[in-house]
Amino acid sequence: MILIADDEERDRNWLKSLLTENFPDNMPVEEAHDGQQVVDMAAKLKPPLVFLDIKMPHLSGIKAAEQILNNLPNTGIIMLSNFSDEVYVRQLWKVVPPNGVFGYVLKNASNEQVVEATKAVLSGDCWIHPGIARVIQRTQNRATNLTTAEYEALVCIALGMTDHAIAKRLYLTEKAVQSRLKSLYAKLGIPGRGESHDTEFNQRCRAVFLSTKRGLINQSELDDWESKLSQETKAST
Amino acid sequence: MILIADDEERDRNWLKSLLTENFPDNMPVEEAHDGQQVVDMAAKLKPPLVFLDIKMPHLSGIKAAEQILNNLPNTGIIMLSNFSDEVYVRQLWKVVPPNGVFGYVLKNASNEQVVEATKAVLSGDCWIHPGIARVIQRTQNRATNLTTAEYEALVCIALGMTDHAIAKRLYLTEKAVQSRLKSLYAKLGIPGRGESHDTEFNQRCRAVFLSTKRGLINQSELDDWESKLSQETKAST
DNA sequence: AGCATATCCGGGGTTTACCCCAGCCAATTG
DNA sequence: CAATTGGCTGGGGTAAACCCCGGATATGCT
Repeated sequence: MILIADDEERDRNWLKSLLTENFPDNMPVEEAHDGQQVVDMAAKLKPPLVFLDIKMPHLSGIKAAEQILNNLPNTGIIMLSNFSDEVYVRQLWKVVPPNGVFGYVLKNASNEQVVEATKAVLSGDCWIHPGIARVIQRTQNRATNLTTAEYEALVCIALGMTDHAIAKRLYLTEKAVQSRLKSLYAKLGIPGRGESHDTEFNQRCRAVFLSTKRGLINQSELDDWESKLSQETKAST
Repeated sequence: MILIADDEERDRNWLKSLLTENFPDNMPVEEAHDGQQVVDMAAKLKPPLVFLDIKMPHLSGIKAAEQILNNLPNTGIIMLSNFSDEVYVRQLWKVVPPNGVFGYVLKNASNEQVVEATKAVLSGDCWIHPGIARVIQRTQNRATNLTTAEYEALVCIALGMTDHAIAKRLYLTEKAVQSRLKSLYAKLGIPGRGESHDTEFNQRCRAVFLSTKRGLINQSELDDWESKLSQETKAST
C-alpha cells in the first residue's frame, strides 16, 4: 500500500500510474488531496510509504510529515517539491528523526528517478535529488548557514517591517535586531556602505532579493508568516 | 497542425495527448522545447495555432510570441502559465496586436477548459482564464495600475539598489527617483510614517513584498533584470 | 483654451538604517 | 580550566530614506 498526497489532480494521476506500473506488489495506491486528509488516512491505513507534496492546502507537506512520523515513526516519507528551496530543507531537517527514512525529489524529476527513490526508501535508504545536494551542503556550512535568530530577522524584513517593529514583535532591543541583521548581511555576502566600488546596495532589500534567489525564503512561506503576524496584532488589541 | 512549446516533457505529453484526442482534424501536433526553437519552427510550418509556455530557456514565451506575430500576425497564440502573474499580463498586452487572437490558460486548468480555449482561439475568439480576469481588471484601473516609470523604480528597489544607484542607472536625479517611489508606495497602499497605528513598515521592503505577492514582479524576471544590469556595468568600465 | 495628469526638479526638514567600537553573559568545546 | 562562539547591550556617529512644499514642463482630453 502506498499513500500519495497532492492537491493537483494531474500530478496525482501521473504519480499513481507510475507507481502501479513499477510497483505492482505494493498496490493499492491511495490518494489524498490535502495535508489534513493525508494525516487522517495515514493514521488509519498505516502505509509503509507516503508521498507528500510540500505545497498543499490546510497543512503543508512538512507539517503533515511531522504528524505522521509522530504516530508512526517507521513510515517512509518521500517529499515532492517544485523547487529546491532551502527553507524546506531547513524545516525538514528538524522534522525527520535522526535515523528517519525519507526521500526528496523535485517535480521535474524523470520517471526513472522517482522509481529509484521509491525503491530506495522502501528498502530503508534515503534518496535525495541531486539538485538539492548543494543546498544541503550549504545548510551545514558554518559560514553560510543562517542561525534561527538571523532567519527570524530575515523573515521580518522580507515582510517589510522596520527595526522598531521587529524589536517589539520579537521582544528585543532595536540594537539586538540590528546586530542580527548585520551578521545576516555578512553571511549573505552583501558589501557594506564603503566597501562597494561599482554598485551601491540597500542592504535590507538586497538581503531579501538574495535570500529569495537562494530559496531561503519564498512567497508562500512569507504569506504564512504574515497571517500569523496579523492574528497576533489582532489578539493584542 | 498545432505547434506546442514547453520545456517540461511531462506537460508537453499531457497537452499533446489532450489535443490529439479532441482535435483530430488539426493533426499533427509538433513540439518545441525552448523559445528559440518554437520561433524557428513556426516560421517554417506556419501553424494556425501555437501553445507557448511562458517560462522557457533561451527565450520567454512572451518574446517568442512577439517574434512569431511579427512574421505571421494571424497566428493564434495560447499562453500557458503556472501563475497569474501580473508582470506577464502587462507584457502580453504590449505584444499582442490590437485585434490579435490569443488565449491565456493557467496550468492548473481542467482539460475541459483547455479544450474550450483551443476551440475559441481556432474560431477567432479570445479565451482568458477566469483566474486572471481580476488581474486584467487591475491593469486597467487607473488607481492601481503602475506606470512604466513606477515599474522601473520597483524593479530597481527589488534588486536592492539605493536611490543613488537607481538615479545613475536611469539617468535621473535622486529626487526624481524618490518621486517615483512615493507614487509607487501610494498605489500599493502602503501607509506613510505617521499614518500607521498598529504596524510600522519599511516602505521599500514592503513594496517589494506586496508587489511579489500580487505578481507584479517575480524572481525569474528579476534575475533577467539583474543580468542585464551587470552586463551594462561591465560594458561601462 | 482650460483642465487634469504624469513626470521631473528644487529647498529644507525628520527619522531610520547602518557604521565602528567595546563590553557582558551564556553555552559549548578542547 | 581557558578559549571560542553566538547573542544582547550600550554610546555616539554618518548617510540614506522618507516627508512636505512649491514650481516647471509636457502630454492629452474636453
